[in-house]
Amino acid sequence: MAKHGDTTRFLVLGLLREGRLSGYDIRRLTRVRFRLFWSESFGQIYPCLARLAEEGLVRVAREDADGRKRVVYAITPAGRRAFKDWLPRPAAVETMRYELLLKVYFTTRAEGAGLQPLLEDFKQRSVASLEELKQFHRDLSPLSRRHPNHASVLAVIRLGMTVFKEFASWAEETNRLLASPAPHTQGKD
Amino acid sequence: MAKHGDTTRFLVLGLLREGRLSGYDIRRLTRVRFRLFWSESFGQIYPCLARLAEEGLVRVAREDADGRKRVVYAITPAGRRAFKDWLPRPAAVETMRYELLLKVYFTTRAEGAGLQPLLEDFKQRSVASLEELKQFHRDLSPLSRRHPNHASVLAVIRLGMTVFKEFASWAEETNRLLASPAPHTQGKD
DNA sequence: TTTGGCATGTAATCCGTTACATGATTAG
DNA sequence: CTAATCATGTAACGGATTACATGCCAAA
Repeated sequence: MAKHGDTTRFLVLGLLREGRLSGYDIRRLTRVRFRLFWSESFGQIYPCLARLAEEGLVRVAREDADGRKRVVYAITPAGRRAFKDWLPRPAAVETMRYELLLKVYFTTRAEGAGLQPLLEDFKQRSVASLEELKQFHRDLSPLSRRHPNHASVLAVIRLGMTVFKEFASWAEETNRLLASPAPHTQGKD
Repeated sequence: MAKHGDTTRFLVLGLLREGRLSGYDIRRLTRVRFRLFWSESFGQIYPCLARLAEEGLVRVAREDADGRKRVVYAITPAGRRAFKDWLPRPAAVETMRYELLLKVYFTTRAEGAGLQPLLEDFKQRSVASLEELKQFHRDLSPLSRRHPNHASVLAVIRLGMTVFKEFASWAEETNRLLASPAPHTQGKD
């Protein structure tokens, strides 16, 4: 089966396919573009880049630009081949861990008030993510229509926007629901 | 900060709040009710139950019912208190790992055909999950309106249905998009 | 001048799945 | 009879976050 672990490698290769990047860049891009459905920490990215370099799938393209400590990587032809190989292979099983939704699930009417700050926070973060994606969408739409993956990038961004919008309005609705007074559930829980 | 690891404990306590269950039951329920946003494997559930029992938050309620090897747990008053404590605490950071979306993001027009089986599969699994949730929703709506967390359970189920519906229609759309012939991207990638 | 962001990297620890081991029951 | 499902549990491995260590640069 397709293992999760390899994905980091291909995320890195995929981003490098479009241009040279440092480990820091990769992390930053991941945060914005993939925030809904993927995350990587430095603890994965730097070792991963080192391994890819060993294997000849990437190479160091530049170091210490303008005195600033900075290591920029480029993908190699072997790296492009490996990436193309990976693309059509079956994807790893999806996972999602939204503790908030568990909490909501378990909340009784009597306990509803305690959840409201969490829902409010969730809503705000969803809206913020939505705004970020909208901005990215705007930046991207006019430019780079020639980019060979332009259409599919937009497709993914749109899905992200849809989901965050649903999250936000769900959080608001649910908050109203929990705010409404418990009908005859006084005392007992 | 709220650690992810503790969540399993509270998932277990939360389910036991509604009735006595075995480790196997807990896993099965998790699969259906939380499939969108949480998952637990046996490797977590059984050790977790053992630890909770040590700490006095649950207790073994029954063993070897009808000769079948079966250990059923019940929540203790201390367990209920611990759970109530956890509920309003800030939720752990959300994570999601959808490798397929990464793949789509990186797919160029020339590579689109290779992704179509994966998208088709994704769509089918989304529809299947949607159907499962619909069934659960139907089972739940008439019954147990007295359950103290009836409303919030339905809220979570509804969100799940919305998301899976969006996934399914997105997969279909995107498949059409990738199917449309690449305009002037012959050869090169 | 000191805070915050840029930047790279390692180590410890924890999380979580997978595979394994074992065995009973039930439906075809 | 045999395959699937019910059922409990452990061990090993690998994955991923967090914290730590280090230091530069820019702006307030």
